[in-house]
Amino acid sequence: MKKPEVSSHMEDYLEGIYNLERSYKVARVKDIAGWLQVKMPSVSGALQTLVRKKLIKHERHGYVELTPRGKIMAERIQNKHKDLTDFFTRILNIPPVQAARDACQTEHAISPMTMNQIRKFVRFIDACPRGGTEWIKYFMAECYFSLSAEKKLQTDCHQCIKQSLKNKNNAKNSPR
Amino acid sequence: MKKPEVSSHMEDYLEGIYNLERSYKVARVKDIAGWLQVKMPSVSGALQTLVRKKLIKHERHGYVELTPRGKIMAERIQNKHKDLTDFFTRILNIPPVQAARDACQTEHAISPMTMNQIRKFVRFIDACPRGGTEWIKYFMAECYFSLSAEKKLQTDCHQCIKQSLKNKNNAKNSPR
DNA sequence: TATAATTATTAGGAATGCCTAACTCCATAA
DNA sequence: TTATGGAGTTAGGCATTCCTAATAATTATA
Repeated sequence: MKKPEVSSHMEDYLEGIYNLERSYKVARVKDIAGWLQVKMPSVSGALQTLVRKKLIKHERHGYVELTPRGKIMAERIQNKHKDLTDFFTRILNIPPVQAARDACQTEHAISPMTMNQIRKFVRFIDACPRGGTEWIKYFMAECYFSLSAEKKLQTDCHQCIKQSLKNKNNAKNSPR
Repeated sequence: MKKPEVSSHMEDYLEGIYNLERSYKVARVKDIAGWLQVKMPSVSGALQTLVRKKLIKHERHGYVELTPRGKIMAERIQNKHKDLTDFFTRILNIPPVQAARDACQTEHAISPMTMNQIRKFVRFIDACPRGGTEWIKYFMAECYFSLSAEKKLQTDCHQCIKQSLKNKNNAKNSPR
């Protein structure tokens, strides 16, 4: 069990810096503090750690810049964040604000393997004619009825499956 | 954003104590240390915190016992663990050991709302004739082919959908 | 029962990561 | 050009959570 190269807190800093660089071209201590909801001295401290790990460049009173290694790491985290948010909102139907909060926490907890399976699974649902947005709508409807433990579905499955067959035929030769 | 009543570390201790109580009737410091892979003094310290929070009963050199409140909390965490493991292994096809590791981390990171949607989603997949184990098998097959970005499915969708229609008919009046 | 082995606790310390208060640096405005 | 206000840093502290070493209590064994 090898311990991770950076802590989840440092991952948050990297991710924040990455987002600020994208939004404002440069990342400043004050903005990082605002982004992560911490005070400036906490940022100063964290930046020292990240400089030591060669993940950012930062000279006194200057801007903060991700090194190539830092950027790769930040992108990886950011991608997790994005894909988890996508899964939570589109598939699980979680409200965006909550989905973002959950993604923010979960992105540090989930292994690359499981993250990749989630990505594949979302793509599979999108691509499979038995899945798709229309199928997810049934899920949402079932949620509304608060899926009982006995797993009795409220929806008319027969109708639903025939529909998905029809969709498949219509979709022939028309890539999404 | 209210801060949680107990930290993720304390949740781990509660969960460990809960599991040991179930396996061996009682939880001892040494076994808790073994379970959580920490040294005994760390356990002693943690127990003091949990006693202070009235989540366990523990007198010097005695056994550790969950209070009713502690037990409720431990059960909630344990349920998250179980349901996440179920999702990871059965739906995402993650090997059990890795699934357990991921569940262990994720259970502290995920909100009750999202956790519940995952539970409902798994039940929906199990119950929906367009989902089910057979559908998941297709997902596994697609994983084997390493689902491409263009979302082209390898499987014969037409055949697959017809099969799910047939399954639905067979399943009529025969609850699982 | 007395000694040995095991189990548990305390003491003390290190690493993280946050904070407030006080200081320094720097850009702008008078 | 100098005074001022905002941005950034440093110093010092607190909480969490882990550790090792030393001590104490309990249980098992001879």
